[in-house]
Amino acid sequence: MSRNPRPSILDDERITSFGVLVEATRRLERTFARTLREEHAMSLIDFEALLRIGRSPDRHMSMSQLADQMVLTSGGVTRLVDRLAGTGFVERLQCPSDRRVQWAALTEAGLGAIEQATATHLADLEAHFVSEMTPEELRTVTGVCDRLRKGCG
Amino acid sequence: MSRNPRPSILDDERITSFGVLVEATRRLERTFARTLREEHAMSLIDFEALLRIGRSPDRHMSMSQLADQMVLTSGGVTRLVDRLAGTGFVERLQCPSDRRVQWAALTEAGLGAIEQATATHLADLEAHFVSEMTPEELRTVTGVCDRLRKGCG
DNA sequence: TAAGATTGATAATTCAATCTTA
DNA sequence: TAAGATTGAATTATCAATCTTA
Repeated sequence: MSRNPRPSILDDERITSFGVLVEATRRLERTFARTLREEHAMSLIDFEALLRIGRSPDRHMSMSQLADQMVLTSGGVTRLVDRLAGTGFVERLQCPSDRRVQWAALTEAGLGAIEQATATHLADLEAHFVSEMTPEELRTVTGVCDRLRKGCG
Repeated sequence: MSRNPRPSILDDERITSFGVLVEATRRLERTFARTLREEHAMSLIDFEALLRIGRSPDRHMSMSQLADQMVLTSGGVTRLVDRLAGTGFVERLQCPSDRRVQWAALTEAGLGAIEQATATHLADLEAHFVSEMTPEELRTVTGVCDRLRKGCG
């Protein structure tokens, strides 16, 4: 057998690093999605949207803001909010100062649902995310990712 | 205005940390996808699949292995390989030792395509990923993500 | 003109069921 | 029985075009 296979551009370690980041994120999302679906009959995307709306001032935000935070297209968010409105967890409100803008606002039912689901999700985060690293590593990862999300446009 | 709004479970910093990780990954993927689509008429998922096959011994792997590495279902990979076979970049081969197993094998055309696209992708990785952190931070992020992907099932 | 939101057409994925081979 | 792969039905996203308001 060959001890020195031809080196290939495909084996660059920067590709490996990014690949590991992507794979870790996908596996965590798959794990968290399964938990939320089984215990709260809620998809991870719906959960994330409710959470982001619930963390906003006055528990509402514009469709555009939600699209930006979730890294979705405007069309994607229109349908996401359609679904959430269908469950009664979100309602659309007109922005009083700009009639082009629609707000996605959390309802009381939505707030209750997201608070319950979040308790479950925190247990998952502790078990599969936080417990895998030291506090120092968590600070580093969070800081780096904060820079990454701002550095790509 | 209130200086002490009621603390909410929604504001837990572990949720923020994971949210930043997810957002960074999605934004990078969106950026890299745009480049590959514009410069190589190739989707990021197709690129990733070709890359993973091309990095495997003998440039082939089973459908199951590919599904596991890409965090896709078996059905998802069946159709992904359908698409890649349609472009001529991949061909299906029977595994000689187990007739249940199909290999997805890179063709010569596929190898050429992925090597060209990878050169472009490396420039993107350097500009938006590697350059945003120190070598020490990159080691930490990669090491942590390597643990994360193994620690969630 | 541009920004925000929506819609129709299309693409890609999951889930559950099925088929083949071990 | 179980593992690997495929398929039909349903879901969810994108893209490009359109509509409304600034």
